[in-house]
Amino acid sequence: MSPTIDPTTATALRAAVTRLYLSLRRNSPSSEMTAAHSSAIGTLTDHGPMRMGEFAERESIRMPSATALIDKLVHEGLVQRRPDPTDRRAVLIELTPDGRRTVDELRSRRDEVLTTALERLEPAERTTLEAAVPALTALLKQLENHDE
Amino acid sequence: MSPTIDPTTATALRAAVTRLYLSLRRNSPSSEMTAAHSSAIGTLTDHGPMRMGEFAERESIRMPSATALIDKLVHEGLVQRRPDPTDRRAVLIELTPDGRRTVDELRSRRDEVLTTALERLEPAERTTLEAAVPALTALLKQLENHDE
DNA sequence: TATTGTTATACTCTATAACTATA
DNA sequence: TATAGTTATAGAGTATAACAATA
Repeated sequence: MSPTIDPTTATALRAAVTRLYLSLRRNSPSSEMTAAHSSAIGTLTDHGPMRMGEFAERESIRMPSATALIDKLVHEGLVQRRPDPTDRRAVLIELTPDGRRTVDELRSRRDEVLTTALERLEPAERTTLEAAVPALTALLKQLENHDE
Repeated sequence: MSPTIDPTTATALRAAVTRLYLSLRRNSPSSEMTAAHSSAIGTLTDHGPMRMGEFAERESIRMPSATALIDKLVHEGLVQRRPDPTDRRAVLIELTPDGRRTVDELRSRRDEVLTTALERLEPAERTTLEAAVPALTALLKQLENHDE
């Protein structure tokens, strides 16, 4: 009844997650959109208008990198800056309607690939995966506590 | 009994895998080693001496990028080139003893973080995750068939 | 001719350091 | 002074195009 983990589980789980992630990225027809760009507009979708500093932190990049990245997205018409009414040093960045549309398309295309793959599994495997999602989320939470 | 998938499963699974992967990367003390470098020596460990072209394909990069990457690892003493005895145009690349040692250290440190996180889960969650590994692998296989 | 690998060059994403404007 | 953001500049990792050596 010890909490000891078979090290093989950690190794196998890491390998599976890593390869799944890379494969999902490869299979995501996010053509005409780099990884940094699609991650950025995804973050802006999920966490609403935010300041440049918060955006940089969420994307795990530095402010100058964030400025440059946002500049490009603004140039593509997907993102807009506006002044923060509470602090004239700051800017708020947010998606344009075009940006929102792009995120929606991107996500539905990605999930399509994954849904097709899920449909090709054995029913028992699908059930196992559905059951695993909360456990994966719990594991993630443990890892992120360790971040701090 | 239809094979229809709740689209929420695909979305939730993708989110979980993506965030887990990113978190694992952040928590991997692969300091003094870039992601490209550690991936490269991992591939060389798992699939033995190989030609430059095979290496490029496994890493999903082009040959000139592979040449540059291997050049750096050779310079760091982790990898060595030798002529392919069966084809004088080709080279075989392989880990040096130093490279093998580096991979071993890297992997054990990475798994340490994940093992600790797993130990902090509820026993039922751990069991669920252990059970999910084969299903994740099966899912990966489906995705990779779709690659072709 | 076709294939394996390298060299030359350029683009994207990231960083640190120095600067501007505002708090 | 301290903070929010930008500009200047550099390094890592990738690509395409053109080349050399060998099959």
